[in-house]
Amino acid sequence: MELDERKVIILKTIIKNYLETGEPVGSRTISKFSGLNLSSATIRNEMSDLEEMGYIIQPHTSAGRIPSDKGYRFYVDSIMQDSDRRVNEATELMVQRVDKLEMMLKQLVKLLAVDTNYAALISGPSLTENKIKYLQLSQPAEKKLLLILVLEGNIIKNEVISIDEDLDHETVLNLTILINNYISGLSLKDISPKLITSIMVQSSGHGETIKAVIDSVVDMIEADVDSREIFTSGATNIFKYPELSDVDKASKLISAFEEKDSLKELVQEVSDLSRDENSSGLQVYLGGEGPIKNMQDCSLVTANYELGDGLRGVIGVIGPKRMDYEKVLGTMENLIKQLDKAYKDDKEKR
Amino acid sequence: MELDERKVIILKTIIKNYLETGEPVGSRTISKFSGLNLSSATIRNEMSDLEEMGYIIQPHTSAGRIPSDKGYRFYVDSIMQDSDRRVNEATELMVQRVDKLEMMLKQLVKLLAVDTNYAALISGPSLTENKIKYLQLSQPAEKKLLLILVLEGNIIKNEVISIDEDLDHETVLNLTILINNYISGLSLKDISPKLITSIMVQSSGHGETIKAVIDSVVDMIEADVDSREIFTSGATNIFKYPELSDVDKASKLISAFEEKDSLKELVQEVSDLSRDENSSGLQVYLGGEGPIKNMQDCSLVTANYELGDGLRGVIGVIGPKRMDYEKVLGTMENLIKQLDKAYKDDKEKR
DNA sequence: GTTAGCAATCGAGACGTTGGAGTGCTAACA
DNA sequence: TGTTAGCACTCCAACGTCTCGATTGCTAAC
Repeated sequence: MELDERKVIILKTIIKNYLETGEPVGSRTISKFSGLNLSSATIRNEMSDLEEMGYIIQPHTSAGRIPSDKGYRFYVDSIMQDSDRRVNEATELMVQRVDKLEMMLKQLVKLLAVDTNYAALISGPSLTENKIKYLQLSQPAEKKLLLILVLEGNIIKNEVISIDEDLDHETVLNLTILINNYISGLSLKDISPKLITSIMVQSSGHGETIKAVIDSVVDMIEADVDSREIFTSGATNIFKYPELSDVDKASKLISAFEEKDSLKELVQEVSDLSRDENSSGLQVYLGGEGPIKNMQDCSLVTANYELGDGLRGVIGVIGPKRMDYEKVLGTMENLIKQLDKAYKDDKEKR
Repeated sequence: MELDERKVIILKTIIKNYLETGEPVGSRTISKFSGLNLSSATIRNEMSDLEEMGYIIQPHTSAGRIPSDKGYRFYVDSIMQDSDRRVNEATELMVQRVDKLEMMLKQLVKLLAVDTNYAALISGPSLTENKIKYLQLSQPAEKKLLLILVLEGNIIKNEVISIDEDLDHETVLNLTILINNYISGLSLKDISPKLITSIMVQSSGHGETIKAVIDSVVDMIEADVDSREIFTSGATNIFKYPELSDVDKASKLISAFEEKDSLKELVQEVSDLSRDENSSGLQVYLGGEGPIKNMQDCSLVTANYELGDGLRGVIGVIGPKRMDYEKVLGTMENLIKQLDKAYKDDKEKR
């Protein structure tokens, strides 16, 4: 059997209606709202076909139809192709650069949650490809060394490490200069064991300390890959959707949002998947697919953001499978665009 | 009427039983479990008295009794006086110093949540009374200044600020030395406008920059007072208790745990209240009282922790009003003691 | 002061009934 | 051949009724 134009209209009407109401849709409803001038009986025949083809499901004999996963997928793909996604002008997002990155991410994710009424998450940018600007050392206590690492984009990381020797002020300064001579301008992949050895050679006896410092630098950058900070907002929005409000599902979802570990995996998986993807980077994962295989009734919409300077991260919305994909996709696209713009403007201004 | 010994036993038995089961307790249950050899009829008479005195309540005519707020308060106060609170040796808490403060706090709060089966929170230590070790300045970009503030206890804060002039490397160094000469060893309250002026005078033309830097230092320390970081764990534990699991209450509580703003207020209020309190600092707030006036069915147990070096913060557990106070109080006391010990040992070792 | 016994009360859960929404099928119609 | 009206059938959700068990307060006896 073939999915002709009329069937497509009916299918889309069913899904749209279901997304709005959350209730199974009957033939009379379609007959009234599809715009096709057909009686409910005719619609029934078509629906029967659509069911046979696997796009819709009947929860029980005397109920209307709801979309199957295949139906959802069809719907989502079809709106992803509509490039004229209505960009929500009304909710003009107030994206403005905030100096503190953390603040900015928190603000963004809150915005997204409030705007969509779903749960939102954002990952801190990945630093692996980011270049080191410089490193500063100082000694806050005996046998301790404080490392301040400044990366491109003015990302700052710090860590206190323990070392085996006591250094005087001047030695610390010299070591700082030595190390910076080698590593500033490099990114993670440029720091090879060979490089480390050649710095150590020049360290006039402080080899162990140098090694500890560089290892720690690598750690700080690397740690950010698998422990990238994740900010969330609006987890309690899921209570607005009855199909997720039962204790079991809600509890799972919310603890995922509290203990961010599983979200980290999710972000990791998403950024792996979307590495070589379409331009906008927008992706929709339906419950059970890929990164959210253990959240049967949820969907995840993700996008990649970029804050000038090559700082890239992932932003996402989790909601019920019957979420308003059009709105979410529109909002996210808008957000990404405005972020991009804000950072471009900023760059030109500088 | 007077609260004689027998009434006390009966009251405590009622409350203990209710804490365990969450169901109203009837006279027969008490007759069996109180250890007093009395028939249910006698108990009924006593219960009638206790109700008249306001310690217990009857939800409806044909149900057992549940504790009133007055009853809870009596019970909690009485176990707070029992100094022989069973210290839960079995769950020997694995408190060990972790270098990174943040990690350590996260670990602690998780421990507490898992151990008690309630929702737990911990505030980062307050820095207002903490002394400044030193300040480091550097220039990550034109007209930007990176401030690294190292406080007693090796707490590190950083911030990038914008300034109006371009400085060369040497000037930055000189300013750093100048500022440190004045402020290292001081705590927040020692930084007066007068002090700032006298530094500015010596700054040979960089007065504005100095002012911006010091303001920012004050900000960094102060920001920590009202935006002290708060870590939480086990928010979803509340789903284990039916009286909090309805959508409304759960949603309120969980969003408080997600958007930490209201928790910050709570911590603030608790540390104000407990400033001049008994030694252990353990406090129990029943739903509706003080800091949790808008959480009718919850209770909050708090304590003050100290990590050597005068870093003080608040740790707390939120659960249903019918929480196992004995266990929670025991666990928290134990935790505080072990923290104390771990840091003392560490200090001696140094 | 304590206890046994009894009627009264009330909520939780089981059960049955009803009504509405929806379907599939058939037969008639264009 | 595609569309439509009509009808019997199905099923869930909502509602009301009923019963059962837990518990109480009261009274009278110990």
